[in-house]
Amino acid sequence: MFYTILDFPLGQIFLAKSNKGLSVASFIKNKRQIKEITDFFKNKDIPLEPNLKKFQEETKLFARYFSGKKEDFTSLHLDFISGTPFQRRVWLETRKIPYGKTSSYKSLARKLKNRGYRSIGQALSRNPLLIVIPCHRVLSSDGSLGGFSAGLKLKEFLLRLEKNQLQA
DNA sequence: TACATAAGAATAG
DNA sequence: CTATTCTTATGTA
Repeated sequence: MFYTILDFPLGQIFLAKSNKGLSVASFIKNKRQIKEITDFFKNKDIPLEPNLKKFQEETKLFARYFSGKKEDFTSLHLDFISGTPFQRRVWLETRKIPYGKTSSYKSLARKLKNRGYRSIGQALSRNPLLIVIPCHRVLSSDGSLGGFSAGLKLKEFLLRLEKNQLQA
């Protein structure tokens, strides 16, 4: 498993990938989070190796995304290292939300499990692939932001980024 | 409209 | 089993 750390306007992103695809794209706001993530791999007995070169494609896409250009990350292959079948279904469904559009926990729940709104939220809170899986495009049914474990500021930032794209 | 509370699905400990 | 979660629906004022 290879990893690198990417700078972006609000902080840094920890990226990890196997030879099969991207596994982690996690927002980090302090050193402690880096340790949490590396410990996670240690517990799973997965060796981590820093390697920036392995992320040429990803860094390019992220740079384009943060510069305000439309970027869906749909070309990236993913390799889930964690997550139950249910969570993966939620993540894949979330990934279908197009750039600049938003959905709600309710409508996702309708597709997967009729009244599992909260389980949807819980599954998204465990989203290992921030931005790649656009969990920030999922809002409460009344249009308010709802919650966001990585920080509402980040959610707002991402939404505004995509909104500006629509106006341009 | 605003606020408290219940309901409901899945997961982690 | 209990607590927790990026929710929603309902009741009450």
